[in-house]
Amino acid sequence: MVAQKAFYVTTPIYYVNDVPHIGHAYTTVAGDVLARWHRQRGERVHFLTGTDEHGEKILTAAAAHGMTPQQWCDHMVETAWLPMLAAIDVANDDFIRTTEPRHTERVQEFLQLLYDKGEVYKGTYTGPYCVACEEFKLPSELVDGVDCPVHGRPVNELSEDNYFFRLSAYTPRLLEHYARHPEFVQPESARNEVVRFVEGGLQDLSLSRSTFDWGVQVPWDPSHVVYVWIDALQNYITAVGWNTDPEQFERTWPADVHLVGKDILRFHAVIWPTMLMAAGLALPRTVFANGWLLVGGEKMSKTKLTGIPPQQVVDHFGSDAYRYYFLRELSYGQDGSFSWESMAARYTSELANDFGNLVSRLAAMVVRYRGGRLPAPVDEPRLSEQLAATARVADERMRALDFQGGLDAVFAFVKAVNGYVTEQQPWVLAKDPDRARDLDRVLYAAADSLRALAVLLNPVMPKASGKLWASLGAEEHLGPLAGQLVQDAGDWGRLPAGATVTKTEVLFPRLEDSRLEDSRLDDSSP
RNA sequence: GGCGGAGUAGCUCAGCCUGGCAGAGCAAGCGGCUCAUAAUCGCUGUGUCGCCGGUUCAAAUCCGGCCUCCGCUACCA
Repeated sequence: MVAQKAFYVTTPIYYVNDVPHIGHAYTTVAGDVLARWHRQRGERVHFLTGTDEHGEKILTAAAAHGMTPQQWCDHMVETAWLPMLAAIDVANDDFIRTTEPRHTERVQEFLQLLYDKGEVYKGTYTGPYCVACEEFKLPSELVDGVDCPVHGRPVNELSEDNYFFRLSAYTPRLLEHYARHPEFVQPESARNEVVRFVEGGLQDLSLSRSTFDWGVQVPWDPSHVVYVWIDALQNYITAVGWNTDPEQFERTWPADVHLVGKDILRFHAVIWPTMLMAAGLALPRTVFANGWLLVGGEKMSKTKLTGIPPQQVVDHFGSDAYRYYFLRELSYGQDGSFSWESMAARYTSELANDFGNLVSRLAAMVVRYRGGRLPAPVDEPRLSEQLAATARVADERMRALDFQGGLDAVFAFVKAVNGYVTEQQPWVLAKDPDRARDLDRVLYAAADSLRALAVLLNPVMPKASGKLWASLGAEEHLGPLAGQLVQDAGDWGRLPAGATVTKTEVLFPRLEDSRLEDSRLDDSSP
């Protein structure tokens, strides 16, 4: 029997010349939530993230800190990137570093394969070169199209021998693929940009460098190293056993979703698929580009002190709120704004007042009125019907990477449960012994609604959802929260009679403004 | 310059494809309630839908032009 194909989701591998900001963490959270959601659908899932560690900029950054490139990469991974994953509570299945032998060896094999197939030829790259910098410049970064941006003097045209990949030959096949698989590049705006670009025609791609040596050696010519992007893109297959573990590769590749920022869309939607075509491998199903994270209306920038470290936000609001906020506030695929004010507003209104407080009031009433023992299941169509619809919509939206739409639906249900409790007035029912059955019904309906909310919110807010699961005494009867299927979440009445409900710590304590101010002050410190 | 995205309530945005009384949340105001984290529930106001013109019985929506902001325009990642 063939093992079930895994749902394979990737983030970009992050370049370690610098520390993470909230934009990196945003993409990573999206991948983690998508992975957790599919795990809770009972699917086998493989969630990959990692770091990109080659290229000239790493050399420069390492030298500036008096380290070898490898020391620098190790240092950045240990002190910045792995801690970022921990801070935002990411449960990745693997973490690949492009300096690992499992990657570099496969990259050489991949290149040799392309070379043997005749997809690579030796040519000459001619471009603007600054003698003072001792490096090639990009035409787009030249001042007035002629001057080096660093030295302010004219650059020279210089040529070097490079190996080229026959990218241009794939133009028709790429266009055909876009046409036949409209889901290949998402959202639609990103797809349009890519299609337009390719329709304009492609040039062959220079895939080696000989002016520096921090990279994977070209197997047939040790004087060249592989262009860092060619190396980096392959992480998606080298990490899952390509050319070394056929069984793992078979059950994982192709990727279901490559999450990328729109700045690196072209590499993933144009270069990567042609490399795979050339090698005779299957293409990923979807490359999904998210937008810019704007701070103060501008793209984040370190020089403008808008490159906010995720840790700083997590320190104030916690990892659950971090994960919730970015997915709920932003429309995935579009540009969106981050501000402390809007995050504080959503935290207070939606997490503390609506959701957290609902948990508190229900637990308090079951404890006070029923000694913490949950009454017997009874249908309450007013909630059960909306719950079923909510679970259905949430599943559909989350799987389509419409995290905002999914959370919208779930929190509309939170509001409905709050309204139900308020209107049913269980505190009034509790004073009248003749209405004990009505009170039981209301308490049960609210509790089972919370049971479903714990399941549906677990992929997004695992810590709070775990506390809620414990508060409901659900694990004893239903098993661990992570094992609850989202497809079953909308089924009414799963929480059994007699479950032990206890008051727990407040899920989302109200935060004082003064703490917010402190946090903002930190933002401007070095 | 070329290509693409955006401009709607104080704020964040949906609606536009497929024309039919301008919407949601937040914030603000009023009322209710007391289980709960000063919380929850209900009610209430707000608009040159960027500008000009066209088509139409009817335009936020379709067409033409213009203004503003943003992104891409490839081998830095």
